[in-house]
Amino acid sequence: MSTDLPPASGAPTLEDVARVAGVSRATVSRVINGIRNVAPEIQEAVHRAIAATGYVPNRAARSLVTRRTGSVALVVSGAGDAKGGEPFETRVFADPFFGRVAGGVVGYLRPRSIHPVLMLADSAQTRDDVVSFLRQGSADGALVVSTHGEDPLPKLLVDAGLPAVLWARPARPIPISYVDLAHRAGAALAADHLVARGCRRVATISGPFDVPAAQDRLSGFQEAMARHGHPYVPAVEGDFMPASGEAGMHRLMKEHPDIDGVFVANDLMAQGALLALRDLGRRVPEDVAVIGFDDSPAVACRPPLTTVRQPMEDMAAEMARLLLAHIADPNFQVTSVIVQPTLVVRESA
Amino acid sequence: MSTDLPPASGAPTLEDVARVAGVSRATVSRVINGIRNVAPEIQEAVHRAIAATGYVPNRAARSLVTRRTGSVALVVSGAGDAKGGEPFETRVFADPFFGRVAGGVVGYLRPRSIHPVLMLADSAQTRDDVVSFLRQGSADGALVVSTHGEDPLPKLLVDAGLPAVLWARPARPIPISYVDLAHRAGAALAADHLVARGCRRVATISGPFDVPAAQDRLSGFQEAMARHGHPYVPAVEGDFMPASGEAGMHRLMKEHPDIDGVFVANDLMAQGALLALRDLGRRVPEDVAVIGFDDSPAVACRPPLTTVRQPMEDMAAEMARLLLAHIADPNFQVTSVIVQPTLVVRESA
DNA sequence: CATGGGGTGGAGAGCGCTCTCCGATTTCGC
DNA sequence: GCGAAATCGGAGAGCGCTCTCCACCCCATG
Repeated sequence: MSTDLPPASGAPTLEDVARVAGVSRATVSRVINGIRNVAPEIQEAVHRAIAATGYVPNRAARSLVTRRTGSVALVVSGAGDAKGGEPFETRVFADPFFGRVAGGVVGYLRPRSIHPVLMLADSAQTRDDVVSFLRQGSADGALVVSTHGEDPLPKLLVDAGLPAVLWARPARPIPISYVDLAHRAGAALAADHLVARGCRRVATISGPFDVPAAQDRLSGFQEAMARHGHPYVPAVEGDFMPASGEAGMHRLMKEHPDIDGVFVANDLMAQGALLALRDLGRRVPEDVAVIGFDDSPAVACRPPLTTVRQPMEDMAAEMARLLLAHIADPNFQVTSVIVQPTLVVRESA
Repeated sequence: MSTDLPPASGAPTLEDVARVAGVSRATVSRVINGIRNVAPEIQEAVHRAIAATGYVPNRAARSLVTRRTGSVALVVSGAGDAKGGEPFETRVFADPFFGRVAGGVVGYLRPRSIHPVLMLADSAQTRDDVVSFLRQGSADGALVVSTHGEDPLPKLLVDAGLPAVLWARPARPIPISYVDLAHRAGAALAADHLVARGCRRVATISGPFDVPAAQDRLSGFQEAMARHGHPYVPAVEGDFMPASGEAGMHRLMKEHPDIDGVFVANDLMAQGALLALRDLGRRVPEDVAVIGFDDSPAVACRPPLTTVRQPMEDMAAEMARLLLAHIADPNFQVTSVIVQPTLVVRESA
């Protein structure tokens, strides 16, 4: 075998490998894709030829016929024209939340040789870009993380019949799979803990009201406190950023100086709240107990933060799993997975 | 015109559009790609046909003939078998550093309709995967961020003749374009500021010695201090994580209780150092002045951190720009861009 | 000894697009 | 008014791969 000339020019193709191995293109394709039986000695010869030529299959050509690309879009969708001066991409990636989701997705996809393509959708134009991207066959499906509940992208995807999985339940029900946390249960965990440790005057700093998760954490907390006999819980709205937690805490303490416990809707704001309490000379947890939400490893607090743990990496991996299922089987049942949070007790409460 | 049948089945193809518009495939291709002159009324007809059919060009087919994909790999390369228990993807994405780089890259690429594909290379296997990915024609080039100076990936890329641009100068010189910061100059800025504000006993917490940038910041700082008449600067090594900054600060203060100024090699560690100083009852900046490095917006400190600003987003955008240049012109000159840092004076020094 | 069937490899038809010729039509120069 | 140049659309050859036939060989069976 291996009679003749190495690849003519440019990258070696299947044809080249076939020639070197002394077999046909089809046979080489068979051994590469492991379909049907090929005599062992021929397989051997083909493998040698592949090694000899340094052959790598061309993705575009394969993709053209299989109608699969081996990549999925990882899209962060939100409003670009927000108040802040920073461009959307800067805000998105600065958020540890995104990092954890990306990490979870990559952790699941990587062993399966699927690659995520990063996309941002913050305007009608860019949302259409995402849809086009998928319709072009540039990716097999989309993993969508929306920063706001009213995001129109999920519906566009559903209408176009494209495989997609969402992070979190959409504001209005549409037939699409998603993975979400039991936010109310998490908030209740915090309420129970605060009450159990003896807090009598409890308040909360919530996330933006237009984010369903924030609403759920707020109302879940209020309901749980009501069950404990505290029908009124002072609440201020934050934006999930540290500065808003700080400002919110100041406002709360000014209006209700006797507060002895606070549930903050995420760790970033809790960090800000801690700073505010320190400035006000309140000890944590002796004077005021603080519970955060998320359990972000990146957020270092003083004292270490008691928080409701959201297993983001696992949830992200679950999204990826669902998406691959939808891609593999177009009739795969629309599914929603709700993950249960746990309370991580450290020192702040 | 528009005589007949809409697209046969499945997604409409060029052929379908051509039929509806009453022209040939080639003509439709021409108007889509804007090559050569096509009579205005025909262009008009083609556009109507495209709208009517809902045509979207197939990426794979186009890519097969143009040998371009319109995407680039964004690879984070480092050692997977590090001490820590966390998987590589978790550590990478938790780091605000990565987020800023990704933001800068996306900000530049997005308006140009190029999409970044996220890849992690933390073992020989995964490094080969990156090379294969590019050789397959799955991406037109690579943007590589290495967490360690001795990363073998850049050389693999160069040897394979693949377009690539690095974040930071490689440990040993290889012919590849990169974007880096003038670390020594940045460290000198910190030294000058510390001396100018009257610090007499200055120390530093450096990054890991196997990261060239950390070395440069350390030696740059030491040299600048020497110029100011302080030949000896106590130094401890950290790992760029907050906990190591905290531990390092404790060690420094124990061994040299009279320290009145510290230069910390990144903001995350500076945050830890600030915590340690507070625990030790030292006021910042009155007792000890602290200067960080990076100017990470995500790192909220008390007091606000004086730091050496590294314009990561701009640097990342520059990487992307260089990469596109290399892709467009294979003979594009290997280039290194060195960006000058600035000192951002806030309250900690 | 003829017939049938399972296992194996080859031939060849596309997948949807780009792009190079080429031919047809119009316009211009002398 | 005629040939040449300029303009513009079509035909068709691939790009590199997968996959469906189909031909073939070998062995078991009646």
